[in-house]
Amino acid sequence: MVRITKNPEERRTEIMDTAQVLFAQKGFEETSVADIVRKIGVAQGTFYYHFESKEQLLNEILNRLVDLGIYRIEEIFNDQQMSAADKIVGMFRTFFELGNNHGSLGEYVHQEKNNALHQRLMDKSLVRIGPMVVKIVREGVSRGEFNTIYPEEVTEIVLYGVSQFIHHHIYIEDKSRIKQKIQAVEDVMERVLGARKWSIRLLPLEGNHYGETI
Amino acid sequence: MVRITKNPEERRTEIMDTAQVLFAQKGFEETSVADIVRKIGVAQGTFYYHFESKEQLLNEILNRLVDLGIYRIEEIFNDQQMSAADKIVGMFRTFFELGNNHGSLGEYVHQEKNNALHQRLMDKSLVRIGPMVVKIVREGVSRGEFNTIYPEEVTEIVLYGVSQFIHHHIYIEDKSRIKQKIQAVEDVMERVLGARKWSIRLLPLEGNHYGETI
Amino acid sequence: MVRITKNPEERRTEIMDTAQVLFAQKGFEETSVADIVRKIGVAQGTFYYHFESKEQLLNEILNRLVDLGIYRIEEIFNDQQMSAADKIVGMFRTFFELGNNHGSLGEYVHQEKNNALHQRLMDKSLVRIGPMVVKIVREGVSRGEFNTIYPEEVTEIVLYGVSQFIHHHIYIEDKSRIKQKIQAVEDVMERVLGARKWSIRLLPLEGNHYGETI
Amino acid sequence: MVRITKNPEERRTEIMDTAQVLFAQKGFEETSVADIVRKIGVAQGTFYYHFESKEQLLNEILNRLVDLGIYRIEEIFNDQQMSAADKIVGMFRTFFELGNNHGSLGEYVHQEKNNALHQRLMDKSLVRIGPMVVKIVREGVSRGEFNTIYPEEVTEIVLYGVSQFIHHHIYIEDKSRIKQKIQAVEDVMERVLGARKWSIRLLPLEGNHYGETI
DNA sequence: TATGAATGAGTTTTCATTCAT
DNA sequence: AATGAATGAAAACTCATTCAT
Repeated sequence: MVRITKNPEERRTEIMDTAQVLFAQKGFEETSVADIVRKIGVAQGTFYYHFESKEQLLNEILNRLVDLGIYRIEEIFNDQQMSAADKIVGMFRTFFELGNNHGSLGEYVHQEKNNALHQRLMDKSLVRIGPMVVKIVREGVSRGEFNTIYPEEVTEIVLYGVSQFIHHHIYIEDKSRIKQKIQAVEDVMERVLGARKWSIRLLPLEGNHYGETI
Repeated sequence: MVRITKNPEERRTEIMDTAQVLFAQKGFEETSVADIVRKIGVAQGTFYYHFESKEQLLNEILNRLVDLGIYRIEEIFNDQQMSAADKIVGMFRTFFELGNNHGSLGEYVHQEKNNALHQRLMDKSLVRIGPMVVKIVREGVSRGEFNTIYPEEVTEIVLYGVSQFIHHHIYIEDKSRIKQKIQAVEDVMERVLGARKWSIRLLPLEGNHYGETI
Repeated sequence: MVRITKNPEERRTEIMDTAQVLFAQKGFEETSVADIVRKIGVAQGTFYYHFESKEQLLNEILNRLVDLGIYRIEEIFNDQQMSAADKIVGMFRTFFELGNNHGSLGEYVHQEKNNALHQRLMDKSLVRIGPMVVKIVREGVSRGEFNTIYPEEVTEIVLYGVSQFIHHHIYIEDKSRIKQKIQAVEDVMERVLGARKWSIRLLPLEGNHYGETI
Repeated sequence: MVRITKNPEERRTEIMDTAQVLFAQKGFEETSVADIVRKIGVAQGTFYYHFESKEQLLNEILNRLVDLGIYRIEEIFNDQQMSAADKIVGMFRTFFELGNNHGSLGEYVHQEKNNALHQRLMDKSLVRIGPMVVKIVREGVSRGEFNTIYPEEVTEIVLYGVSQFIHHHIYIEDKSRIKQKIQAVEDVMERVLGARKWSIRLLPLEGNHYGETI
């Protein structure tokens, strides 16, 4: 085979991108290292030159995804103009999208196969994003925008609940019912945070800000 | 090897019990059929005499678990005396316990490995238990006990969110903080359902009604 | 299960009949002892009470089939009225039918799967039927009906060749071409045996004298 | 274990050669992939790196064998000098040898086990070689060398019959009787094709042109 | 005679990982 | 940096046969 040398960073990225797509399509266990390298057109050994193991590759992919989300959330977090409610909504949106954007992959995605990955991604996200959301909630409480004495717990419950909820419905449901679901999500958030009726809308959620993700 | 014959019912139960423990300890993928039969002391073939596949075994275990929960939930469901709030709380408790009781296994449980199983169990439960909870919510709404226009959505979100929340905290947390978490859960439920302050308590949640479960 | 006791002969026959059908449908290797007993509705152990092994069962089935053919061939053999040519034709017919009558099974038969069985049956048949055919050939030669100096060899070659030929064509071919094939077979036999043009016809070959056979 | 790397072509050939010998000795079903790799001294995985399955390996071996025969038959087929009778005899020889050369393996060969393989090989051969033989027969007929109105049928019957005949006798028979058998085969062919007495001889047939084959 | 649960050796196949080049 | 042949330890599953009842 022709031997194409790339700089490590580039090769690593190529492998991660390819693997991410395959993991999303077929699931992690069901994707073999051979699948990944075959699709790229490099040798099996090349993979192990760049990554310690398939497991570590997954971790890096997951972290990269979380970082991407974090980046956007930090922007929101640091925005001085936004109300707490605005921020919360923005963060939630980012969080959902992180776990639910399959973009053009949508059709192949095997719900079953991906539950585990979705789960892992959510867990990782929670650890890093959760605290930021909690901070906003606290901020909102102190500003009188929100009203809750369980900011951490509430954040976590809603983050999980909503994320799962969306994960389960976003592709199955006919579009007409999606609106109602999103309104329900808003309603839940408002009530749980003790916010006034929001003017901000979660809609539309269809945009894909991450490219093909898990 | 000495050949010990049991009636199928008994042997199947033995295999299911043993497997359930192993799945909880090491995870499903990580437990081989060989592990299961070795622990029982029967031949590999015995397993396949009683179960079609490892996958089917898992399904049966999961169904058994769900059935166990269903049974208790039906009791609540059919109770004429309880208020909607009482019923909801009772159902939630059962639902949590279903997914979170590891009893004496608690210490070995490999959180990571079990996420997938927990997930599957929750999904199965939702399908069967969810509709009952929704009915109660609707009943509560019509009685004026609750106030929500999204009974289905709210039920699902909270069921997932709370279940995950508990799954993640019940063993890690020091006991002193558990109380606060449960209160938070109650608070979330009240608000989301639009209920008045409940007098019913979720506490205590520690009891194990199912034996060693996933 | 209800325990139905039959006299051994009857039970053996039942097992052989059932197995014969299954072997014809799915092939020998592909039919498990479990398949056989399931179809009859007896226990696994019952099989081994009556037969030493699956292999031995096959042998008995094959022998039974050959015996059936032998019986008919002996009639021909001992017929004082028939010419050698008549006898040969009659014997060939019996031999073909032995290996090629699947009767109503025709449609399921997996050519591939059954080659091995057909082969074995032919071999067994040759050993027992071959010598009788050879005798007739010799008789024909001495009577001046036939003309060959290789009666044994010729018998064997033609028996094999024709049997295979028919095995390969009898179900695939459209009926219109079968006539030509049979005429070709006759032609081959006449020439090889050095017979005059026969007045006897192999046609029709479709009759099934054995029931469902291999 | 010491790791010896070979180029795929070489390794594949090594595996095919080894498997061919084992299949011939013990039969296909009775030879496990483990047997093959053990004999070569490579890992189980090496086998599956080079072949998709044991079944596919057999196919490749069979095809290789047929190709070998085809190659020689094409030479004959395209020879402008030879008479039709010469060609037929040459082709038959090749065809026999293809199916019957076990070379030095002769002694181990388990007749029983190999019937199925021989069968498969013959079938494959017939499909590819048969048509060439038929063409020659037709050519012979139009040249007035042969005389038959069933060129296809006759070819097939004789090809099968003779091949089986030889398969069954070549190793069992004492050499002294082989000559007679071959003369019988010639006689059958002459008669069936309606040829004049041939001057060409099938003898000698003992030469092994293929090495150890099935 | 019959039952049917149990046996256990054996099979093919997969795949993450290694390593000589 | 890259190659790709080789590794080898699993794994799930099959099935003819056995045997206590």
